[in-house]
Amino acid sequence: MQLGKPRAERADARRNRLRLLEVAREMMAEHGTANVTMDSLAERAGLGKGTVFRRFGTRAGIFKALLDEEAHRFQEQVISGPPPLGPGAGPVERLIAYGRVRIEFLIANLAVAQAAMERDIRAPAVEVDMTQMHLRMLLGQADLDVPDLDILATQLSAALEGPLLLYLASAPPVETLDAEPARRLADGWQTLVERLFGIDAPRGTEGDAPQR
Amino acid sequence: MQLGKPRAERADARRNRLRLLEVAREMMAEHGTANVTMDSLAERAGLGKGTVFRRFGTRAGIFKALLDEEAHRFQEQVISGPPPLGPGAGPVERLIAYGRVRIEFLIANLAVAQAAMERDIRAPAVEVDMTQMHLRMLLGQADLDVPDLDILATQLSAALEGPLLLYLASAPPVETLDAEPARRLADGWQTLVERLFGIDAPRGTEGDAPQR
DNA sequence: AGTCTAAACGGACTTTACCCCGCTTATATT
DNA sequence: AATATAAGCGGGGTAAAGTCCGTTTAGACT
Repeated sequence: MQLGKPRAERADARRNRLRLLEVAREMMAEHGTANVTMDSLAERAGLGKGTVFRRFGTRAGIFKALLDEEAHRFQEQVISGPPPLGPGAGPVERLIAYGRVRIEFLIANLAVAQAAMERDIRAPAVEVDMTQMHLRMLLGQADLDVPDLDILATQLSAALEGPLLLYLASAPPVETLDAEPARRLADGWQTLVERLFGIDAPRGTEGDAPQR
Repeated sequence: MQLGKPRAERADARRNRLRLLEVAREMMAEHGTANVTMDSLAERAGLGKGTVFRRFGTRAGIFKALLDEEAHRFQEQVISGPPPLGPGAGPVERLIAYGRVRIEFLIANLAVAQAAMERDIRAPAVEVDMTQMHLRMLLGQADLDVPDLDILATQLSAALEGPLLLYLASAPPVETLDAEPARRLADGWQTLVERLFGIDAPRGTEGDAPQR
């Protein structure tokens, strides 16, 4: 079948892509995601509108790209960082850790994450795939007596990301978010996972939760 | 603080609202949700575009309204129908039943549900409130040793609705969906809830699931 | 029946994402 | 260096959502 190599990104293309991301960040910093329109972005970057679309395909694509840059660091931690997030800890512990950090990450980048979903819900959206695959892997490692692990992974990833991206992100186009809902969500996630695995609330004795 | 009654809907307003919904249904039946544009809808209904927006506020609003009509029947079943969906059964049983029926409902109306979310994620979306509140209530009735029931309800409703509305609804703007994912999702939901409540899989004896 | 007013109506206007396609250019090959 | 060509570029064009505001009308009250 042999499909030839993707023929590396051309130098000008790369330059423009980076410039556009840079300018997008600037514009966001100034007036939030809302005012980053394709026209204004192109103009301010000194490029044609067509170029913007060629580079990112869609408006949401820009924010996805922005998010990916961040997500990449995070992903490295997960793959080869120290436990409990990285390998080394038990799967349940890693599940919990993953969720907590992911929630933190999403909250820190809420505006971008929202913008990355806006319009066309469909499409893998915000790195959901990554979460789903990782959960699936950890669920496989923990030996859980559940018939359909794929579905469970899907449901859990929805439980993890959904509240932030959908429910919690209501009303005004959120730009920032304080720490309390973050803690509630993270604790909720932990409880959910623990109960799923039949761990009955390590409450009281353990000095488990000053958590910050 | 007496805020006067909302001053019932005017006759012409009601007539036009119903007509628009009717026409929208027709157009959907012919070419799917995609071709229901505000302009064409208005024109075909013989009304001005302004009227359409006045009645529904936004494109998604039309589909929400369409969904509500259906959801209303469903809601009645939940509130005063026979168990296990309606009152009379235990809370865990009702949780499971609710999820199963809700999944069925969403799959049956997937295209509309998707359209009801498209653009501006924010806003309570697709009757999520109803699901969330109902789950919250049932969780309260089951005495579950969990600190934050609100969060749990949110997470569960995401786990219930999310997969359908987001992940599963990928690729081509879905118009219909076959029965298999429905069963997997429903079974997955049941398993999830059972494990949450520490019920260890009523497998084997019960004629519950030839599972394919 | 006549009057009044909040509500509804209509459609031109604005904004924005996204498409198209002729022109330009980086880069591999000779 | 010259050439070929796939990739990139630009910006005018289209479609669709959503806004505005002057005009019309239902229906309450007299």
